Amino acid sequence: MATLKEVARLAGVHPSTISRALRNDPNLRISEATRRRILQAIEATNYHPNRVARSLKAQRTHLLGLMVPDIANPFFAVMLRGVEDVAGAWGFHVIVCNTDERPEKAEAYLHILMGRQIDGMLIATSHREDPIVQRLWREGYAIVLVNRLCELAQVPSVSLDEAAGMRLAVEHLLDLGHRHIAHIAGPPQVSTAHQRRRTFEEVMQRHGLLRPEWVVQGDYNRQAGYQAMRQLLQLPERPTALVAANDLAALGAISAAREHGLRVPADLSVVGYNDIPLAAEVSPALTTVRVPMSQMGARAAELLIARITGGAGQGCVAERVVLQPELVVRESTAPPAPRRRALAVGRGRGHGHRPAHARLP
Amino acid sequence: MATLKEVARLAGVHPSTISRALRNDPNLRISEATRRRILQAIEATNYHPNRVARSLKAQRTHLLGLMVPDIANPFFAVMLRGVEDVAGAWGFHVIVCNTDERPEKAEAYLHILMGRQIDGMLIATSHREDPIVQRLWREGYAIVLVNRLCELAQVPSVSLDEAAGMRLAVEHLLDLGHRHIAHIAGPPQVSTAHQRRRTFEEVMQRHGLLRPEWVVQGDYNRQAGYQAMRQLLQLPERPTALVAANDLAALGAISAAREHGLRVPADLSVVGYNDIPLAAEVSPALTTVRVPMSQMGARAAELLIARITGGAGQGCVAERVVLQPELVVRESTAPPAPRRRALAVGRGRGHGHRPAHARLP
DNA sequence: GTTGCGCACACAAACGATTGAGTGACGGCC
DNA sequence: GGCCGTCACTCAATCGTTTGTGTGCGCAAC
Repeated sequence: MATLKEVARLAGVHPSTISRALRNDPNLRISEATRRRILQAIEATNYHPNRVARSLKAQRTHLLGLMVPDIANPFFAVMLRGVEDVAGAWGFHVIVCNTDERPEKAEAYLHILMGRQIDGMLIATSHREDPIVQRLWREGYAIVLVNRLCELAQVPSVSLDEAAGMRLAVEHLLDLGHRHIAHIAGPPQVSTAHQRRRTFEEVMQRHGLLRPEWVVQGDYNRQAGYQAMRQLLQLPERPTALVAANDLAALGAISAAREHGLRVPADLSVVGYNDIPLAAEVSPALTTVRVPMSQMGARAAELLIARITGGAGQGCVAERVVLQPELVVRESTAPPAPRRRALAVGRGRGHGHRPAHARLP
Repeated sequence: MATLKEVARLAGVHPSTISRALRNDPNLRISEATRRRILQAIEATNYHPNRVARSLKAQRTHLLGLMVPDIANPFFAVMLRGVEDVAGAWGFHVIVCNTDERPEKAEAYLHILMGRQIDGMLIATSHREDPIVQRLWREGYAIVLVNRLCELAQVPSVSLDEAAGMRLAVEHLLDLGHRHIAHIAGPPQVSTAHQRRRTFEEVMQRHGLLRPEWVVQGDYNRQAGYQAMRQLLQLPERPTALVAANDLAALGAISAAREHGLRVPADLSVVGYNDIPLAAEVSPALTTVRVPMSQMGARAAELLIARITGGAGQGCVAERVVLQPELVVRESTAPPAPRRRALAVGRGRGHGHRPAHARLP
């Protein structure tokens, strides 16, 4: 690929002149004649500025990092798409890091990316008390948290109004007439799961309906939902409705309920969270709280880029954007069965019509 | 961040000494004493080599491009994960480009990435006659095609044995007893779709079962599958089984069939292609040809990195890896209904039990 | 006729690391 | 004792751009 020097020789000018011509340097006027010669030479050599050299000089790589648990998870893939679109429009590019929820992987990636002189970092892996996030923020790196918040530092972030989301879910079930509602909670060290659980407990408490044994610890995956549901089903009295930590946990819970002979939504209403693409396709289609993943990524990228390119003006305030969720009502929720005081249903009443769902994930 | 010069001053040696110490330069032996001083100074300043500067000097950025239609599509997200894992292990990083199947976006990205001096490119967007791929290859860029092949040039690639995949699908249906099999084809300009269609026609021809009107043009998305199925249902005689271009098209086809009052698999068996995560979760769970997406990405990354780092030894041969597919039998296929010569089923016989599926995607 | 001042460019020093080519000092050998 | 060779480094050029500081030239003013 041609360099500035060669183009300069061809155009009969000094390299610096071309550089200034290209970026329209205000304190240097260039005659029409040389400008034309320069453009011709650039055309002839198919010159494109070497961004590595430019980065070295300008101390700006236009490279962003995006830290996610696993990019194969559609939730984060859609987020990446949002990030990519905004970044690309601003001349930035994104390097993805999969941490698999392991702090040591995050730490390792961090050093590598710092060595690469990235301009900023989007973090979607934060824990509520994440020492890495805290350290980065204290050391003055440009970071923006996405979706998951960190309680140790007032870091700029784009997140969801989780309280509103959980209220939508619970109130939907209350409106349907449910009074016996359970919650399968997500990982407690993650802010989203924590807030969802706390809000669930608050709202239920306020209505005098909270039953501590109906809030069980789960995780953000299918298997955990399955296990948690089995736990719920062993209780003497069982709920008529359930809010799961996320859609995958909801699917696992539905599997367990079906194995136990329960029909969804006739015997058990289930509300998911996130509205992943799968949610609309399973049977019954999941009623769920929609999280605008793509928009979240896009807004976060905007925030980060503004922080990087923007002057010192707003550099000190940690902007925190909160997006609003939306309830998507589908088929997995219905009014409770007329027989109040639902008793534990006997086992072996059949497997429902979809044996495949009985498989463990 | 500390630079080599500062570390050198602290350690009392010349910067170049540190550089050589770090990369164990063979033609320079370093005394234990200075080595210790150097390591201490590095520790003290928390020095990490600036990869931008190194890239400029070494003419190697350790950056790879990955061109996909849309990273939000789980197929490509999983592929990216495979790429990322291998790349990371070799000290490479990946920049993702979403082309949305638009050549002008691909072209634009290309120039940007060339300016960034990326070391190589993974291309998952190739068309059968892709001028961009041809040009890149002719100009000597390090590229590897993933999944989709280009017929204009003998480019290194990692792809699937599509013929084997389609044979698995058709023979599975034949084994079940089907003789009336249709195919919804994918975009003809894409090699995978083209090969699937050609193999379908060959195999059916060989068995004397090919009916040209039962091979309809579709696309790799749900809506196209829906439309194509409606087309099939308007024919005087309808097939008892169907192989779709991919899983999404299969889902669309199932929707259309259901609207028409057909049950899957009782009245119509459907085989998908790809085995996306959704395939196992829908109802009925899709019988489908599994494409090892993650492995595909991983192998492609290995090939590309070998080509970049490897010497000129194997630089000239275009290695072409072909992976084998696997048939995953689930619930969407069954023997044909006993009544031979199936006639068009009357409309309005009900919508099946899942109205949601009737929605267009 | 010298000074002053724009104009339109050239020069050269960075940015931070790598690397081929030195360069003193020391030791061994004849 | 002079010479060569090794050891353990240092020097300086280089990668391709950017940018602050010249610099010659023409023109106008006094």
